[in-house]
Amino acid sequence: MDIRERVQNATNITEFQRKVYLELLSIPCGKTISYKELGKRIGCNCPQAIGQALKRNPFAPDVPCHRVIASDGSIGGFFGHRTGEMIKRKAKMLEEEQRKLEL
DNA sequence: TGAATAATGGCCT
DNA sequence: AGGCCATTATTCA
Repeated sequence: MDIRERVQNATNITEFQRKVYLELLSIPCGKTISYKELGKRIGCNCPQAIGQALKRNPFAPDVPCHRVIASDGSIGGFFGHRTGEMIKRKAKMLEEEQRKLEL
Protein backbone atom coordinates (compact mmCIF):
# COMPACT_ATOMS: atom_id res chain seq x y z
CA MET A 1 0.00 0.00 0.00
CA ASP A 2 1.32 3.41 -0.82
CA ILE A 3 2.17 5.73 1.95
CA ARG A 4 -0.29 8.17 0.52
CA GLU A 5 -3.11 5.70 0.96
CA ARG A 6 -1.99 5.03 4.46
CA VAL A 7 -2.20 8.71 5.22
CA GLN A 8 -5.62 8.94 3.71
CA ASN A 9 -6.70 5.92 5.68
CA ALA A 10 -5.17 7.26 8.84
CA THR A 11 -7.89 8.08 11.29
CA ASN A 12 -5.69 8.54 14.31
CA ILE A 13 -4.67 11.92 12.96
CA THR A 14 -6.46 15.15 12.24
CA GLU A 15 -7.46 16.40 8.84
CA PHE A 16 -4.88 19.07 9.21
CA GLN A 17 -2.09 16.60 9.69
CA ARG A 18 -3.39 14.53 6.82
CA LYS A 19 -3.17 17.52 4.54
CA VAL A 20 0.30 18.24 5.74
CA TYR A 21 1.47 14.73 5.02
CA LEU A 22 -0.25 14.63 1.67
CA GLU A 23 1.35 17.88 0.67
CA LEU A 24 4.61 16.57 1.94
CA LEU A 25 4.28 13.50 -0.23
CA SER A 26 3.29 15.76 -3.05
CA ILE A 27 6.71 17.32 -2.94
CA PRO A 28 8.93 16.00 -5.72
CA CYS A 29 11.98 14.05 -4.66
CA GLY A 30 15.02 16.18 -4.18
CA LYS A 31 12.83 19.20 -3.75
CA THR A 32 12.10 21.12 -0.61
CA ILE A 33 9.26 23.25 0.65
CA SER A 34 9.12 25.83 3.36
CA TYR A 35 6.77 25.54 6.28
CA LYS A 36 5.15 28.73 5.23
CA GLU A 37 4.50 27.46 1.75
CA LEU A 38 3.22 24.16 2.97
CA GLY A 39 1.01 25.86 5.50
CA LYS A 40 -0.30 28.16 2.85
CA ARG A 41 -1.12 25.20 0.64
CA ILE A 42 -3.18 23.58 3.31
CA GLY A 43 -4.64 26.84 4.43
CA CYS A 44 -2.69 27.30 7.60
CA ASN A 45 -0.71 30.36 8.55
CA CYS A 46 1.13 28.68 11.34
CA PRO A 47 4.23 26.78 10.26
CA GLN A 48 4.78 25.76 13.84
CA ALA A 49 1.81 23.48 13.77
CA ILE A 50 3.21 21.89 10.66
CA GLY A 51 6.60 21.44 12.19
CA GLN A 52 5.02 19.82 15.18
CA ALA A 53 2.94 17.60 12.97
CA LEU A 54 6.08 16.52 11.18
CA LYS A 55 7.85 15.87 14.39
CA ARG A 56 4.90 13.82 15.54
CA ASN A 57 4.48 12.31 12.14
CA PRO A 58 3.33 8.74 12.75
CA PHE A 59 4.33 7.88 9.20
CA ALA A 60 7.99 8.52 9.61
CA PRO A 61 10.11 7.80 7.79
CA ASP A 62 7.52 7.06 5.17
CA VAL A 63 6.75 10.72 5.15
CA PRO A 64 9.78 12.66 3.93
CA CYS A 65 9.83 15.16 6.72
CA HIS A 66 13.32 16.07 5.69
CA ARG A 67 11.85 17.72 2.63
CA VAL A 68 10.31 20.37 4.77
CA ILE A 69 12.61 23.24 5.51
CA ALA A 70 12.55 26.89 6.43
CA SER A 71 12.05 29.50 3.77
CA ASP A 72 15.74 30.14 3.99
CA GLY A 73 16.57 26.64 2.90
CA SER A 74 17.57 25.37 6.29
CA ILE A 75 15.78 23.48 9.00
CA GLY A 76 16.53 26.40 11.24
CA GLY A 77 15.91 24.83 14.56
CA PHE A 78 13.60 26.32 17.08
CA PHE A 79 15.01 26.81 20.57
CA GLY A 80 18.52 25.78 21.44
CA HIS A 81 20.48 24.51 18.50
CA ARG A 82 20.10 26.95 15.71
CA THR A 83 21.54 26.31 12.29
CA GLY A 84 23.62 23.33 13.31
CA GLU A 85 25.14 20.35 11.59
CA MET A 86 21.88 18.49 11.76
CA ILE A 87 20.59 20.82 9.11
CA LYS A 88 23.48 20.16 6.83
CA ARG A 89 22.87 16.48 7.33
CA LYS A 90 19.32 16.77 6.12
CA ALA A 91 20.40 19.01 3.30
CA LYS A 92 22.86 16.35 2.28
CA MET A 93 20.16 13.72 2.41
CA LEU A 94 18.10 15.80 0.05
CA GLU A 95 21.07 16.20 -2.22
CA GLU A 96 21.61 12.46 -2.29
CA GLU A 97 17.97 11.95 -3.04
CA GLN A 98 18.16 14.37 -5.88
CA ARG A 99 21.21 12.60 -7.16
CA LYS A 100 19.40 9.30 -6.98
CA LEU A 101 16.70 10.66 -9.20
CA GLU A 102 19.17 11.58 -11.86
CA LEU A 103 20.62 8.12 -11.94
C1' DT B 1 23.55 44.18 8.29
C1' DG B 2 23.46 40.49 11.72
C1' DA B 3 21.43 38.27 15.46
C1' DA B 4 18.11 37.63 19.24
C1' DT B 5 13.64 38.03 21.01
C1' DA B 6 8.57 38.04 20.69
C1' DA B 7 4.38 36.37 18.73
C1' DT B 8 1.90 33.03 16.24
C1' DG B 9 -1.40 28.85 15.76
C1' DG B 10 -2.76 24.56 15.93
C1' DC B 11 -1.63 19.80 17.79
C1' DC B 12 -0.54 16.65 21.71
C1' DT B 13 -0.53 15.21 26.65
C1' DA C 1 -6.53 23.50 29.84
C1' DG C 2 -1.56 24.09 29.20
C1' DG C 3 2.71 23.38 26.90
C1' DC C 4 5.16 22.70 22.82
C1' DC C 5 7.82 23.49 18.29
C1' DA C 6 11.62 21.67 12.91
C1' DT C 7 9.01 29.35 11.76
C1' DT C 8 8.61 33.92 10.68
C1' DA C 9 8.97 38.69 11.42
C1' DT C 10 10.34 42.65 13.97
C1' DT C 11 13.48 45.04 16.63
C1' DC C 12 18.00 45.83 19.01
C1' DA C 13 22.89 46.48 18.53
